[in-house]
Amino acid sequence: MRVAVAAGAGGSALLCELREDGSPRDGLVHVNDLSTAVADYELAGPVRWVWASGVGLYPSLLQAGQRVARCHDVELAERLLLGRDGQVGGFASSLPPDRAARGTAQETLFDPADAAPPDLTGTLDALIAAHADQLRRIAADDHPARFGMLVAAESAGGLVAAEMSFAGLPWRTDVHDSLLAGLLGPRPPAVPAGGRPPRLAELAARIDEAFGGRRVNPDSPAQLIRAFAADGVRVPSTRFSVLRDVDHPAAPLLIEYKELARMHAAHGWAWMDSWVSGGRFRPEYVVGGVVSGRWASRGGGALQIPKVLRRAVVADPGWALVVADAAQLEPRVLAALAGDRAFAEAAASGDLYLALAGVFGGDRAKAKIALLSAMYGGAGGEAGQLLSVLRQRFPLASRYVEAAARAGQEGHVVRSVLGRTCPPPSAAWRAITEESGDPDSERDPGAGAASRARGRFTRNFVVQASAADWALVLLAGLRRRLALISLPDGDSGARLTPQASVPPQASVPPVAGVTRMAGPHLVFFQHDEVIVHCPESLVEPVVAAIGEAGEEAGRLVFGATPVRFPLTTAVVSCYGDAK
DNA sequence: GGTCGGGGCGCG
DNA sequence: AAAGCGCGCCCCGACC
Repeated sequence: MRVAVAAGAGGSALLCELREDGSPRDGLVHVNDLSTAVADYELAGPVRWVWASGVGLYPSLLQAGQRVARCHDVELAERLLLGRDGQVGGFASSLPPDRAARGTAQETLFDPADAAPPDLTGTLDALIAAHADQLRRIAADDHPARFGMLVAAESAGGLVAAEMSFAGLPWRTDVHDSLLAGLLGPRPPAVPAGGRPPRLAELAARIDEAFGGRRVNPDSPAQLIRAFAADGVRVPSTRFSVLRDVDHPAAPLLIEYKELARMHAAHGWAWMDSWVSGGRFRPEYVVGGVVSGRWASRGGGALQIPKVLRRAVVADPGWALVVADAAQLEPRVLAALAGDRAFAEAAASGDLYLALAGVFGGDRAKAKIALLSAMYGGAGGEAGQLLSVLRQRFPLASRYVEAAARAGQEGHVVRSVLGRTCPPPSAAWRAITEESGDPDSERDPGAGAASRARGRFTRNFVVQASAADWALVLLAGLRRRLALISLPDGDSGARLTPQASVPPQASVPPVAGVTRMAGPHLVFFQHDEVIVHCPESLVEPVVAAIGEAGEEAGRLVFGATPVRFPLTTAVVSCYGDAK
């Protein structure tokens, strides 16, 4: 059953049960406490909540201790549908936003006395109409089952994202601090604006010396290029790959400085102060934030955490981290997409590149370069030669990516396996690449480059976006399975319990208002990798759930294929020990 | 005073 | 060894 919900003020809401086609079954029901109503429905039987936006509504439910099993997220679905139908831009919502949640600050700023009563009935009616319309548009797709699965998976992704933000990634600030101190020297008592920690200040001074006493800001590429030039060294840029080959005493110092400065600026003590609280790193995930369907994040750079900082991700006492990684996901996705039999059979093995090494004179590294070049559009170095080998031995796989590239170059859109569509070319791109009707006017000199760049984009899109489809279905299936794993006390499900009911924890002092999950739950997702935080006693069923979810995702997304999508799982107490 | 593009680099 | 794809965030410096 589907139930449409529009949240009102103070935890109240308006609900309406829907028929399968999305039309309202009976009248609207007003409830004073949405979380109680949700709990009743969830216990009564399978229900899919239909809401305007999970980002707006779900966090307040989680805060109230209530999770849901399934939803249809109208905002996320609309973006998929608009993309499919070639609309540019995001969801120009005709729906009034839900009153609840969208930041508590907003609500407290509101004075109920002088605010007009929200037209909740109108909001719910509009939501119901929008949802029914989406069901019709999904049914009208060339592949309605697949596109429907994409909408369901995207919606489930919205639930996972909110739950992961709520639960947070276990983060030991003491470990983080000692890592930083080891690299940068002890934390300065109060960092003045522009001030540097000891190790960085020392390096900056030595860089000045290396330039003969000239004062140079090592954070300024322009100043550095001028300083090198003054010493007779011409460098095109100051990136690592250039500095590595520069013969000047400042070069090695700069390489060291840049590495440490980045750690300090992007993931240093200020980052810790802003993003870690109560022993948890709580980023905001943006579902579908990348055109390919990958997630993006807002704040804290959650998807770019440096590998060295994984030491700070430590399970709570008595708990474990189960880290699972889809091995060589993208080439496997290409194998399944293209239906290239020889290629797919190679992808049935554990190490895809090794299985293909024989084709490239027994060299695994060459097999890897060939495949990455095929998926990314690279042609430099020996890639060209390896690609022609690939083309001979696996013509279907080669043709698949080349057809995608051609479509992009010609200005068409391409779709992932479940039907996520890439953006159409911009007006600027069309203007550059368009053949002019006037025979006297020259074609834009950048036309070829722009066309090829878009070809590389669409070539990569079909693979990256289909991999994202698979990962999203995996995530949804894993979330569902984790909720069914029984807790030792007989409870089931990833429940939310107040901090007070959890035994005191040495590493994570109780914090007022902080809640902890009681069962296995997802705490991290990064494109092809997930982390589950679970009680040590439940490691076994969690590992099994991950395997089953991976199996199921391959079957649901790609149907019958010999291609396997193996997940390597590591059970660790510290993320730094995985892999 | 703020905004914005580029350089650079972290992740997949 | 490097490059081909997708992002977010930092700093700088030009600009309004």
